[in-house]
Amino acid sequence: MPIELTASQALGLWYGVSLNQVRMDERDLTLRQMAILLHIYLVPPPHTVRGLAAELNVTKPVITRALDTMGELGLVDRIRDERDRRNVVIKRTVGGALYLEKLGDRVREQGRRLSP
Amino acid sequence: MPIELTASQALGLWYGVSLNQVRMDERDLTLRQMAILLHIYLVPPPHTVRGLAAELNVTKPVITRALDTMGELGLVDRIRDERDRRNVVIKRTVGGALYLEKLGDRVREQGRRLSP
DNA sequence: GAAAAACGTTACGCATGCGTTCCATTTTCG
DNA sequence: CGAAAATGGAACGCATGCGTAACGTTTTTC
Repeated sequence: MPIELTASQALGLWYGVSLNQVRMDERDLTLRQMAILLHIYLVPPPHTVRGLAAELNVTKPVITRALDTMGELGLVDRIRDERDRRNVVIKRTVGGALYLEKLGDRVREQGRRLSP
Repeated sequence: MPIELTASQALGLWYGVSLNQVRMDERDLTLRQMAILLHIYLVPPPHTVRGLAAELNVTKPVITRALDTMGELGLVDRIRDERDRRNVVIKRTVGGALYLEKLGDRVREQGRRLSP
C-alpha cells in the first residue's frame, strides 16, 4: 500500500517533523545516528558494528562512536557475542523503543496535517 | 488531503530517507540547518535572523552560523535590507531549490516503496 | 541631537563528531 | 601449534556546532 505524495507534501512533511524535533530538542541525534537507530529497530537482528558500517557506507569508528553516544542515552545496548567473542551484538532497549515511538507519532501527526 | 500512516509506515519512511541521505552524503546538514532551510523555502518571505530564531526556538548565533555554512554551500543568500539597514533578508538560491527538490524526491520515492 | 533600543555578528571556551591509523582480542586455517 | 585474518575499539589531530557574552551599526525615542 504505497503512499503517493506531491512534492509540496513531501517537503512539508519533512519540514514539520524537523521543526517539531528542533523545537522540542529532547535529544539531538545526528542524521547518521538516526539512521543507525532506525536500522537497529526496523531490520531483523542480529546487528554488528561491521554490518552496520557496510549498510550505511561509513567507517567502523563512526558506528562505535554512535553506539557510545546512544548507549549513554539509553537508546541501545551492546553485549559481546559469546559464540564468537570478536563480535558485539547490538540490542534494543525500552528507551530506544519509546524514542522511536515518539518519532513515529510525530511523522504521523505531520502527515495528518498535510494540505493537498 | 491528509495522509494517514501506520506507525510502521511512518518510521519506515523516515528510515528510508535518512538512510538514503546518509549513503549519498552529498551534504550533511544538521537537523537545525535542515529546518532552517526548509523554513526559508516553504514559508513566504521575508525571512530575518531574528524571525527564524524565534520560529525555531533557538538563539540568534545559531541562525547566523547556519546561514554562514549554508551560504558557503550555495543553498541560501543574504542581503542587507536597504529600507532598514539593521535587517538582513535571507534569499533563496537556485542551489537551495535544487537541493530541496532532491530531498522531496527522496521522500516521495520512499513513500512509494512503503508496505502496508 | 543624545540616549536607548534593535539587529545581526563576532569572540571565546567548550563539547562532540570525523577520518586515519594503530592496537588487543579472538578465531580460522595451513 | 603458529601465522594470518577478522572484529571492535582506542588514540590522535582536526573540523564544526554550541551557548554566553560582548560588540558595531542603525534606527527609534524622548
